Amino acid sequence: MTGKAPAPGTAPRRRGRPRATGAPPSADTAADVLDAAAALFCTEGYGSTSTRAIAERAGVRQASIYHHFATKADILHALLLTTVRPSLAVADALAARTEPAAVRLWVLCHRDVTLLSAGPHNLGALYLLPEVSGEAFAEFRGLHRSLHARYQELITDHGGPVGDPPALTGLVLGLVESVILRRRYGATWEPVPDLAPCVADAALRVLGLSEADVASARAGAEPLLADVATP
Amino acid sequence: MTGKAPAPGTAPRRRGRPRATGAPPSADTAADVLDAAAALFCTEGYGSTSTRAIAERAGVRQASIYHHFATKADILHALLLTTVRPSLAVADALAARTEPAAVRLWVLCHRDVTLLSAGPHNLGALYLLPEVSGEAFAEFRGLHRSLHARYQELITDHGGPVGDPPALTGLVLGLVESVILRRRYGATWEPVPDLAPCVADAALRVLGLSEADVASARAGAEPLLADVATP
DNA sequence: ATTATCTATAGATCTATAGATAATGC
DNA sequence: ATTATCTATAGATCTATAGATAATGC
Repeated sequence: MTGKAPAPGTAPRRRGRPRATGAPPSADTAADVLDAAAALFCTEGYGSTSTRAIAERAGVRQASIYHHFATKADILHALLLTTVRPSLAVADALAARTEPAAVRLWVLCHRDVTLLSAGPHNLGALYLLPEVSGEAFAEFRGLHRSLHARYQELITDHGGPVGDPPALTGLVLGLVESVILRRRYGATWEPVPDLAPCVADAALRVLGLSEADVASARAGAEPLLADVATP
Repeated sequence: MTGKAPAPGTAPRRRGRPRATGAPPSADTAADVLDAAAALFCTEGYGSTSTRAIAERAGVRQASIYHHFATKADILHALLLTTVRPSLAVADALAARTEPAAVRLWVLCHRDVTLLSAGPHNLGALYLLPEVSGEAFAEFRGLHRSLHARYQELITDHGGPVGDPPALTGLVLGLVESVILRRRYGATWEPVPDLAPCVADAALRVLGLSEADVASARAGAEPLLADVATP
């Protein structure tokens, strides 16, 4: 996904037959394909993106994709896994901590918003594709359910007075995932400088925390934030 | 979209050539096509749904679709318009009222959640399709921007102490739109009996209202709710 | 020998159009 | 005559495979 960078100037002689597309040879064609597919799946949709379009953007011929991926669905699945795994790693790290649940939830929201905002493509949008309901993506959906469960555990542990955890979990995830549509329609929606803390604050407000409690959780989260940085 | 219902038993002799599919003749084939397309676009995606699949579900031959719609994109556009127009009608009705902004925002959220939860198909999911960014759907996007602006006006008018309106508007819409994914993955997410008031409450909490203010806005919204019922 | 690409293509679509047909309306 | 459907198909795809080819590795 980081792609390219074959040390400019030097010819990075690689193993197989050279590319015919005029594109410079690449250190990692699979990464080029993933990068191209990410851009197209996010903006055009899965069913509306052809393997030919992916190949063209990646700088290879259409058939060359199949040396690296068995099917088109495998490409999307690989992308989906790269998005959910870092989130789940953060959630796991937080589950082992002893800070109050409100503090840990604040950190989880903050990091997920940061992950969704980062990178050259709006990868979170992949989760919104209807095709993800299909058979080929069951493993991803399982991991995403785990992430959902981690949110719900923190919300349950907090034990606030407002609403029941299943309902609140959906709302908190809605806040976090709002970042995806904000980014997609970035031209109309105004950019927010400190989006991640803003969303994390909002999540605690949805749980019914007072402004004082929100401020205190936020203060408590500051040191934790560095500890659960994604590797 | 309501579809079918040709008075069971009676043969509802209609104008043109009879259907060859064995399906019963319909009073409104365009509605049958929209209904079939809605189900498929929401669950399979736009690019992954063929006009043949739509026709099969609607009970007509593939080519017959084109007597009612010029292109496949026209079908999706018609569906998108039927989803955003009722929301915009509610927002317009609320803009003319004199109740406090918090009360009107509560009502707007409540009604939008109700609209998203109603009907046999998860039509809100159509808004999440990446293909909606395309040229063919510019009119819909304009209407949706208007709706977004209505939310932002109410949030600005409320003038709470927490955060700036553009950021908060995205978060409130995220809460409302969370209903779409809740409904899509309904098996995993537990159902919430009073989802609409729950989401409306949460929207006001995100704006920083105290529990007392939320309760008061909710009480003030009760009578308004009936007045802005969708026609 | 191994690897990664290529060319070429099979076979199955897919959207949209052309023109025939089977009903009702007048 | 008008309408709504049908059959048939053009022409453009699209995914995936088969097998050739051009590089490096040993």
